Amino acid sequence: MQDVARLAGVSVSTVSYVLTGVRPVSDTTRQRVQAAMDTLGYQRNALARGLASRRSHILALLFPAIERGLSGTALEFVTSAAETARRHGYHLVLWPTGADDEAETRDLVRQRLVDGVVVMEVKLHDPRVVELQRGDTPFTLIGRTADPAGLPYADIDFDATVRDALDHLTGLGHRHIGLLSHSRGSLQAGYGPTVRVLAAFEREARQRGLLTAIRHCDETADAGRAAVAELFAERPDLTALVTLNDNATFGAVAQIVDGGRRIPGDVSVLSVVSSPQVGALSHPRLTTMAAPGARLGRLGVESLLARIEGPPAVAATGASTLHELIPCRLDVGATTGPAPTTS
Amino acid sequence: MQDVARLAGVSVSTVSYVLTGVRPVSDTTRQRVQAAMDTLGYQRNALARGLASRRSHILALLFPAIERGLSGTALEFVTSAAETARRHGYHLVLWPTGADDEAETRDLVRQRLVDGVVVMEVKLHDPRVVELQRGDTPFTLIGRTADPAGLPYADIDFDATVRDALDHLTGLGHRHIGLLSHSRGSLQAGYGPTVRVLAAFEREARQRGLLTAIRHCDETADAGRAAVAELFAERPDLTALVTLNDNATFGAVAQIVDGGRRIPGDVSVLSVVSSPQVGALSHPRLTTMAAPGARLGRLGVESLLARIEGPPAVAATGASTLHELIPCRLDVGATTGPAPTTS
DNA sequence: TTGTATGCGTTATCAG
DNA sequence: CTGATAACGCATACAA
Repeated sequence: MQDVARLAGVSVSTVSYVLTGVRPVSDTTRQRVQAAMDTLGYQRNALARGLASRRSHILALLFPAIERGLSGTALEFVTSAAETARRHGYHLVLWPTGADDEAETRDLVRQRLVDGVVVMEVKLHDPRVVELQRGDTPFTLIGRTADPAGLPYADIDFDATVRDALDHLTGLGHRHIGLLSHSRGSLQAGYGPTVRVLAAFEREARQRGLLTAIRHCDETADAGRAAVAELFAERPDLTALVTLNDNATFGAVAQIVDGGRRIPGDVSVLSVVSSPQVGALSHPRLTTMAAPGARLGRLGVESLLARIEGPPAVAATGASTLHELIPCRLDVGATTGPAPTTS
Repeated sequence: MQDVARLAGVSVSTVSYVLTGVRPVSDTTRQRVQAAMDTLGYQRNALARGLASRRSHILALLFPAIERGLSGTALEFVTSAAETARRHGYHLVLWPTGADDEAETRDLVRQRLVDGVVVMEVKLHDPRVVELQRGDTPFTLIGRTADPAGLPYADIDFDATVRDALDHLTGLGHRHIGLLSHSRGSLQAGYGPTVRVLAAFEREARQRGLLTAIRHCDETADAGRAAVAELFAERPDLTALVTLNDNATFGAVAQIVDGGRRIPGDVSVLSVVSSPQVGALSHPRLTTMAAPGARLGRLGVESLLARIEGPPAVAATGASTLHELIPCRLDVGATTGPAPTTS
């Protein structure tokens, strides 16, 4: 910066001010400074800037390492978050949290390296969120805790998603509908999608008077096969299956076919919180409801930036706190069709 | 840090020295300082530390945004890289590079925010690499340029992978083998996997006197179907297919079956640079060769750290420059079997 | 073995 | 509209 100042014949503070723009600078000097910066290829030192301004322009993305192997939509989310951050002049650091989520979260914010935190894969009772609430670092959740009233979050609208899914199926005449969900472990761990889809499914099915059967299973095709076998053993009259588990879905489809049932002639399959790309891997192409990964990534980062850069009042009062619920979008493939006439 | 020093009854520099360990501190004072840090929950300010020491403890991960939609192994790679960095006390910032790779790379290193750069999805002639060579920021490549002699890289050993793939197939008696690759565009863009697998396949096939047919296609199941149809139109006597394109592979399998051929009775399918997890989505389960995503992530970061923290001689001479090639690992599924006897 | 003092490259306050 | 200059929080050379 000194070099730039010298070359432009001004003081360092003037250079700083043309960069920050917080105080008026005459056009002529501004141009001289700009020219000097261009010829020198000058870029502000990010560390010094952060130290002096108490703003690092770095955000952290907290995500649980390894568990459930992070799906494809997770990658879409991460990419979208990184791009959004960058578009606003911010960096995004990836912060895998392991077993001891709480301590790791605390250490992260105390380093004062990041201006804000985006928390992925939030659980109903998430120690990371508890820890963040204690500190003064702004954060937003992707997903929600059990009681997210005062917290800014963006999440999938599981209620609407399940409603839309059942609308699609009942519209085709189905009345006996199964649910193939994530593992029972994820349910007990308070993993949002598992818990909320289950609750919504049970509620909606009751309201509509549907007959249902529910199975939880691990994230593998083999587990999906086994679960579906049990499902049809329990309720052979199922004509449709809603799945919440990409890997298991493929096993489920195979098992249904192997069991002598035709898709969608005898059984319809609808994979929710998935994506058309994944659906296209199946043959026939799966009917899916796409998780809004990219949209959540963008929303999460933008609302976080609003809290960081907005007037202090916003951060303090929590006014305009983001509460965004986005449903999955239905993409009708070839695995859902009219219910068989039971005549 | 002042608070810690006051509480421990020492000077700030002493606190700093117990943290850095670059000069001996008596056991008693060290313990007093430790105790003070514990009770205060002290963590060093990352920005100040970086500014003073000229070391940010931050690495950048350069990856091309959106193109090819980043596969599942890419996520495995990113996660592994982030975890490795963290285990060594480093942060990893995600840096999506768009159209203007070169300028973005230059701006990044000039900010002096990062101590080193990991470059993903390196192309044969990669402007990002050219730019990095001009600067003095250490970097490692995941993938390689056309002439990577002096550059540190970790990459898939495509030669060995293709060799192992053909060994597996010829061992089963196959002599007529097709290749379903990435898009022609990726070939022209100099995308490493596309270029190197193609070269290895042609060379190995010639050496073994195999009859081949080759198709490039986009990363969709539909494109895979179309390409396979052409493949068999051109050479109906194919008994095996090597695929380098996860999405297209699923279309390929469907097309083969629809075409009245049985897998693996009539045609064997082997998906390379893939993963058993993806293979398990297919029914019957695909024989795959797994890309070493996690291993590459770890290697890339660790070799970068060696250059950053190692003696200056290492960085200067390029001694012990990483040149690591890792083959994909064969996982035999149910889509490869003995070649049909042509009697 | 420990303390003092300077500098890292900006931002921001205080003058002019 | 512009220029000095004191923080920012730590690392490190220099003293003791």
